[in-house]
Amino acid sequence: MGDVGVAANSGARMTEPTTEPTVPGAGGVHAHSVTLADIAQAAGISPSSASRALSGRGYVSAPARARVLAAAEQLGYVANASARALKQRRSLVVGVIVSDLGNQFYALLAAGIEETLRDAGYQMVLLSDNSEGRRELAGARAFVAMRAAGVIITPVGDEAATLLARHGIHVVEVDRRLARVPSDAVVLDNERGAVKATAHLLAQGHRRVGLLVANTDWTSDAGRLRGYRQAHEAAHVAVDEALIVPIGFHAPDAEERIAALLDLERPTAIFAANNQLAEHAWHVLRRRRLTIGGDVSLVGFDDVPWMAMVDPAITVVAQPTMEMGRRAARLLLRRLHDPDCALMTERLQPSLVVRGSTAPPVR
Amino acid sequence: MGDVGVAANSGARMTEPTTEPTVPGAGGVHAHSVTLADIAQAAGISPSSASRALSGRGYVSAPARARVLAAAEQLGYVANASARALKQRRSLVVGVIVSDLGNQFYALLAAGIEETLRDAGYQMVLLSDNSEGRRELAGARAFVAMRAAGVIITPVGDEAATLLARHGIHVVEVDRRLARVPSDAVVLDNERGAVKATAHLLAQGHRRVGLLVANTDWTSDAGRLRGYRQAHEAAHVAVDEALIVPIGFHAPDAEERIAALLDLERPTAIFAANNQLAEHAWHVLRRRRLTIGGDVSLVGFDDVPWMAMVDPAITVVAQPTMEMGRRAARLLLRRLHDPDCALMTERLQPSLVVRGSTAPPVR
DNA sequence: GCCAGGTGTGGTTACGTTGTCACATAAAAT
DNA sequence: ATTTTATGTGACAACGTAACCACACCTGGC
Repeated sequence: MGDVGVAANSGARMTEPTTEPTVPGAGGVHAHSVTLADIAQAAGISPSSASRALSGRGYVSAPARARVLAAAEQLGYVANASARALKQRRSLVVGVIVSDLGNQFYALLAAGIEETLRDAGYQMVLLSDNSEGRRELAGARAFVAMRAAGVIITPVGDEAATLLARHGIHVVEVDRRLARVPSDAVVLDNERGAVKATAHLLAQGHRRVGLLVANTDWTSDAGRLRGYRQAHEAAHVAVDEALIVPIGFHAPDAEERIAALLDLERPTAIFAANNQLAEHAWHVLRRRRLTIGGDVSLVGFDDVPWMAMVDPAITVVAQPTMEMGRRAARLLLRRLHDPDCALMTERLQPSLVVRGSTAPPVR
Repeated sequence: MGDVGVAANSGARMTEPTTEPTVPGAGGVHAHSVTLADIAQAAGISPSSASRALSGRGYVSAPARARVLAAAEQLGYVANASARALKQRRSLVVGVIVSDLGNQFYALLAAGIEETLRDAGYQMVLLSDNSEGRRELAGARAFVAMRAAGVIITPVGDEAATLLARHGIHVVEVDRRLARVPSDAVVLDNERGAVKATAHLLAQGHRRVGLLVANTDWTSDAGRLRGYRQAHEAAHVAVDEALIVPIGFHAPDAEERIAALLDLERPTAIFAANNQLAEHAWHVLRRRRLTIGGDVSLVGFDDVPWMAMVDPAITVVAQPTMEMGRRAARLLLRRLHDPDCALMTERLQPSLVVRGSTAPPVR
């Protein structure tokens, strides 16, 4: 608190003597952690009975239970989860792998999952795989090692799910489906979302709509591409393939590719099929001093806060991100409760939020 | 993949028969998971030797080791982390508790922590406590149960750290310090950041600078408040206490309180001491049709993407959020490696990013 | 009076792993 | 030839918990 000593430049570190008080009350640090046998002894009863008293399974007399609970409280007993998991052959941890925790989409997904799991008494072990199959697989292996009750994943490849399935660990896929083994899933109706966005632009009179889409083989991006085509077909507008720009995850040349689209293909509107690409497109348009919703209309996918705050605000296909996380967790909990229940895929509907970034093309 | 059946309204779910192929290759699901004894038997050797072969500790002949590795590969053996943790009395999980995973600040913190821990072979168990001491304590208890190697926490109260310390679990605090037990920490020089922001406004001629600050007893907010006062003192400007508005975390009336500040106290500038409050302030100013950087200047704390994208862009005290997460993890790893090393507090320096939202007051 | 069934208790075992120890054998030094 | 040292190996115990079993004591019903 009363610390001064302003450190040097940015990121400077400093050591502090920290003469803080040692732990108050309580009788110091335990050499060995308190075990069931300890409280059994303190309560004058066998470990077996103490176990029953604490778990509530089996018979224990009221006074004995009271003594055990008192002793546990007194000694600060907390059951060893490793021992319990080993003995019961089941753990209360659920593994979660997302692509990029720094992206708000995945962070919200994780938040929804965590909230639901916590309420059900499970813990979330969270990994971020940076969309690398190698890391995803390493994560899956770690979850096998900890005999996770289940795993929720925004998949990058199919090996992780296969590995997990082989070890009898239930998998729920979110946002996209890649597994080649049976698994539950929560996805968005991407095709429908893309239809809404594209049809909206076509209805406004746009005839050259650029599509920025991730260059993955994921069902999410494939669906958005399908929707883009489908809307064109429905409107009897031919798709110029040159307007479709696949851009890799974290591609360094993303903005150049977008600039090239503007230079060479002159779209009057752009549909950016994820929040990253929308951000890139926005920056490129700004830098070019092209008016958004004037020179070029822009539609994003996945409503993140800045889209409603910029001027003009961005028309967007909104998805219930956190709810998708919650549902994925619920789907997993359901399967843990009844391993043989029918496989289920929840497909949520996105909604088009029309804002100022879309308007009929200028002539 | 080839799924149709567009569901009803938003959030409709549907069941799918899912006639996907069963797990390819591999010989079906194991009834019981493969154990060390299994591969020892397959390799024609004792479990003891198999353990040595896999761990690399102790003597094993080259051919024996090869047989063991082959058998492990063949049977898909993955060591049971619970059993290992139980025997070795140490686990490779690190508990992390943040206030709100939905807030980009905490998400980035978690991302930095996870990245560093993963590279060091540890797993992150992540909890979001919604700034509730009760949940924080419950989380700490869970981490004690799993005998976590350490815990990194953006603290809400001091009980969690005390509990963890009592069980010999190392704690690293991030963003703010609340623990009453010795612990390492990574914090920002909040006072300095607030001085920079406030001095910037005062230098532009503002004399009535409103301060929006969280109403916590956290060192982070206290530091920002101190910096606000200190800058005034240095500029020989008296602080009007009515301009200081403490607003609770997730307070429903946040925007009304801000509106009241504008109505009653007429500040010419506002310093919003966290990203949430900056967002609220921005919305209120917009709704009032007050020009930002004209009628009212605005400075935020914690640079999140929208601040650079709105027009005018928001002047902000930027902090190296992800780096703070990385450093916290490194601090913990350092202590795990050497439990007796000196306590350390890293204090990082924020930087003022001047943008269009601040300008001299109109006369 | 007996047996049936509910109630209460503690001993024993097993979960899967690793560390310790005892014991071999082979190679090198006395 | 005998001690030392290095190399291999497997039996055994233990980590902390919970399931299972055996046993004891009650109560009430015939």
